[in-house]
Amino acid sequence: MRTTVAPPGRRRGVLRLAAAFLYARPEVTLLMAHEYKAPRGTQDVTPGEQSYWDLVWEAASRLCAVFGYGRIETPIFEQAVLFTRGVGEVTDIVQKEMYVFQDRGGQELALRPEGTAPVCRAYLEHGMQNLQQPVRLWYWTPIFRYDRPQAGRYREHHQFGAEANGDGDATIDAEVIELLWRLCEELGLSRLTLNLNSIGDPQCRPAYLKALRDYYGDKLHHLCADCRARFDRNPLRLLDCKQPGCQPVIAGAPPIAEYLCTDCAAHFADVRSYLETAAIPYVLNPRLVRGLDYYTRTVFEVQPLQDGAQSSIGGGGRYDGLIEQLGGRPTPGIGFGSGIERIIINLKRQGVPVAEAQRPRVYIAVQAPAARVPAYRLASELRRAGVPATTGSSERSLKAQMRQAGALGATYAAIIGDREVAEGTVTLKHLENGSQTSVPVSDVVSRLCDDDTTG
RNA sequence: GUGGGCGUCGCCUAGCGGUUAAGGCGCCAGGUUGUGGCCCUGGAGAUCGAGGGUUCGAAUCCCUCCGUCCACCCCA
Repeated sequence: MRTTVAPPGRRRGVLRLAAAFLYARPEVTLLMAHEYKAPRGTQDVTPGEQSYWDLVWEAASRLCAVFGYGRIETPIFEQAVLFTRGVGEVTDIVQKEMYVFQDRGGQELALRPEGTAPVCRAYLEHGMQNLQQPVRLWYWTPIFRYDRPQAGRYREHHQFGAEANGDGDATIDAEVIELLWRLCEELGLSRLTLNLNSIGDPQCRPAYLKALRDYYGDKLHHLCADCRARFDRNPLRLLDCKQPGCQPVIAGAPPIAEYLCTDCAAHFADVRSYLETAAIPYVLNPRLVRGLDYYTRTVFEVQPLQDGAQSSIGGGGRYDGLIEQLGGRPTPGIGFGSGIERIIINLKRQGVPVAEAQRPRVYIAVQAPAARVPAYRLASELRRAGVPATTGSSERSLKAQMRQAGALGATYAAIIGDREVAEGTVTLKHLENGSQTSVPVSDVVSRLCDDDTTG
C-alpha cells in the first residue's frame, strides 16, 4: 500500500511553490529572515574590539605629532589611472586586486588599493611643492584589494602610513623608519624584526637586473614555475622566493649591494648610520624587495619573528620617481604603510593589555512606574555633569535591573521606587562592597562627581 | 588565481544512516511580597551553511555552490 506522504522531491517542490508564493508578497518578503552578511573579506569592528583600535590610533597620532607629521585624508576612491600609472601596470595590485568601477558619468574609478599614490597626488594638487620641504604627512584609511582572504589578509583592511615628500636626504629615510619602529615599541610589541635593504635607483638598477638575468639565464630549469614567471616579469622578486628548491640558486645570485652606484651606496650607508645613532635595531636583508614599482633605494619591512605567511605588519621605502611619474617636477619621497589589523593580531598574540570597555559609573534602576520620570531626570543631569549613567527599563523587574547593573560593570546602582519618590531621595548602592545609603536627589550628582574612590 | 581542511542554537562543542538533534557559556524568568555578582529550577533559541542527489529513512553518504580557515601567490 502506498503511503500518503509525498516523495521528497515532490514535497520540496510543494515547499518551493509555497515559498514562491510568500516571496511574491513584498510585505512577507521583508519579514523573512534573510542572510545579509558582510561582503567576503570584510569585517565589522564591534565595541569589544575597539580598545585595540583605540590603542593603535592613539599611539600613531601621538607619535605623528611628536615627529611633526600632519594628517591628511584623501578620497576613498580615485581615478583608476592614478594607481595604474603610479603603482605600476604590471604589479599584482593593479593587475588583479583593484576594485575598479565606472561611475554613472563613465569615469573609471578605483577604490584605494594603497596609500602612497593618493598622498602624492594631493601633494601636487595642493601645490605643496611650494611649502617648506619635506612635507610630512600621515594617514589612517581603509584599503581595498580583491584578494583571496585568509588570516590577516582582507579585502578591506586599514592602514596607518606616513609619507615625507620633497627631501632626498638619508635623515628622512631614518626618520620615517624610526616612526614605524617607534610605533611598534610604543604599542609594546616585541620579537619584531626590522628588515632593511637598498634596491638602487634608475642609475644602477638596470645593470643589476642584467647581472641577475645573466646569472639566472641558464638555471631556469632548476626553478619553480613562479620563479620562471618572475624572471620575465619582476626579476628582483626572484630573490625572495620561499621554495626550498630555489634556495641554492638564490644563494649564488649576485648581491645587489655590489651593484649600487656610488650615490646609492653612500645614501644607504648614511641611512644605516642614522639608524644606528637612534639605536634602531635593523637587520640587513639583501633579499628584501618590494612589490610596487615605484620604490627606489631604501626599502624596509617590519615582521614578527614567527610564521612566514603574510605576516608583515608594515613596510615601505623611498620612491624618488613617483611624483615625477604623476606629472610633477622630480621630487624625492619616502614613506611606509602599516596594517592595523595585523598590528592588532600581534597585540593579541603577545597578550598586550588594552583598556577595558567603558563602564557606567551609575546604573539607575526604576522600581515603580512613578519613578520613571525622576529616574530619567536624574540620568539626564548626571550625563550633563559628565558622569556615565545608564538607565534601567521599568518594564523589567528590579531584580533584573540589578542583574544588568552588575553585568554592565556599573560602580553604583541608584534605585528609585515609590519610597524614594515620596521622600525625594534615591537609594545609592555601591555594587562592589554592597553598602547602600539614602541620598537626597539633589545631592546625587555632586556625590557621584566628587567621590571617586569610595562608596 | 592555484591547492587543501572545515561549516550543528548568539559563542564553544557532542552526535557521523533511524535521537523529541545533546551539553556548556551567554540570554530570559522564577527561588514569596523593592536589590546584582554564588547556587538551584525552568524557559526561549538550530528548517544541523544553501541547493540538488542516493536511500524506506540523511545533521550523518555523494555532487554543486556559498562561506570560513590554512598553504601558495601577493602584500599591510
